[in-house]
Amino acid sequence: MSHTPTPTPHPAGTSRAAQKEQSRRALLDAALLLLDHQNLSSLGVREVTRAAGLSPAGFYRHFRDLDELGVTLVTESLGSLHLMIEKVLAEQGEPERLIERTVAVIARHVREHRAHIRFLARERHGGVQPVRAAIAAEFAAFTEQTAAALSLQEESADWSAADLSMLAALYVEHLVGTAAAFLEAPAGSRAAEQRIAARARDQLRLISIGRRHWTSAKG
Amino acid sequence: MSHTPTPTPHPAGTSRAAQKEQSRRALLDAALLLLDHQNLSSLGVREVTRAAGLSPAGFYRHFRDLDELGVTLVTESLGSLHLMIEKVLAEQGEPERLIERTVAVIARHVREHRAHIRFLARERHGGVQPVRAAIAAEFAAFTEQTAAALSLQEESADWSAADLSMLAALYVEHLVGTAAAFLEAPAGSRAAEQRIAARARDQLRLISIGRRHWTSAKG
DNA sequence: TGTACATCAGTGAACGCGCGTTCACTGATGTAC
DNA sequence: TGTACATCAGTGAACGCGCGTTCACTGATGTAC
Repeated sequence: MSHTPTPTPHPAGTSRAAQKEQSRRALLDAALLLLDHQNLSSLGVREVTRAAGLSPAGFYRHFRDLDELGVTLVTESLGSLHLMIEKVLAEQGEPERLIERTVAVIARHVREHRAHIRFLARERHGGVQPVRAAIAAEFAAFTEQTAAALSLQEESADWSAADLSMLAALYVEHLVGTAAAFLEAPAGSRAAEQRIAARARDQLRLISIGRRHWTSAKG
Repeated sequence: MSHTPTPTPHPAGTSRAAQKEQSRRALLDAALLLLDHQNLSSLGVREVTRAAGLSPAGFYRHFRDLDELGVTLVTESLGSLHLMIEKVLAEQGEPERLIERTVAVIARHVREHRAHIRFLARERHGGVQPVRAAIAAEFAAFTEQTAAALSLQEESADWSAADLSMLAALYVEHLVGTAAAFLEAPAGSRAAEQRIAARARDQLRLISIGRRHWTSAKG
């Protein structure tokens, strides 16, 4: 509203590098916010700078173009998801307790990193091919990581590598589907969240039962 | 390339209604083709009419705006998917044969209706809220339809409605995930297709085993 | 500590461009007699 | 069958608009002495 003839865009006292980083984050955060309601390919430079409080030209001090900003968001989102998966895989205890913790971790992650998860859900199948490929590659890595974790459990003693990978893929896909379901739940509806969580737990229980009987049923 | 001073846009002999329908289909087909590489919200009126061989203004003889065309595509795509699910549910026979047929039907459907499936995969999480809601509602209906089909099988004799619904949701989600995997397979690579199919069958087998032991493990 | 110069994040104006949409029109198709 | 009129799918030109990107600039921050 007020026009400042002498531009003082950043609080004095901070270093130039810190000021630049602050603007960069403002751009990334503004983009993530906008991407709650639209997809990367319909995002505009002017739109992002407007939301971040920069002039359009300022954008180019930080990114070559929107694709470069997109790559950064993909990397950050996958990184945050990776932390979540590591948290899930680190859980210890009896199966039932493990299932409860897994679903709780997913629910919490979606609540706390909603923008990242929404972005990944959107771009996983909705994005341009390079973005889709980057996400698919990371999901494949998650699957192999999960398979490695499963192979350490005694229930998997006589499982082949292929079967472990198959099971890990089922788990990862279920995790992703559950996260997406939490995402679509009416914002803040604990009732809806609990319905989704209960169903996800039952599905994990059923898969666990299948797992327990897999080798005997197969052999 | 050649400029026709006297416009004869349609082959003579067809009725006016048929000519109009032909243009409408050209618009829808052109849009679906373009949507293989981009999403609905970044599609343009001029882009679609250009690809369909109409003038930009011609678009408005058929649709109020692109959203209206989008609704039509959602309806058509879901309709085609519905036919596939009915084909899957209509399969009869022993479990192993059923699993094979299910995966084969999915693979075939993706091959023959790639544009529809790609569109749904894109818009399911990538679209604007009304489109997402429409797809989610239809998927919920598929789940209930699947639950109803499952309830008729003798294996489900002592299953509660909630458990049937939970299992049906797992099946539908797996079906959707499998279709998406086929979609991302390198175009025409039979080897990749067969790897995906083999994994999907194993996952269905594991779920089947879990299903068989569900009530006894639970009770 | 003070001074002179270098750096560079951010600016405002300008550009050319393709967009969605409207409009009055044209001429083939359809209909009434 | 022939004729006069109505319908309406499709057109080409025009509009105003917001876009991405460039440019020479400004002035606070950083550095050398």
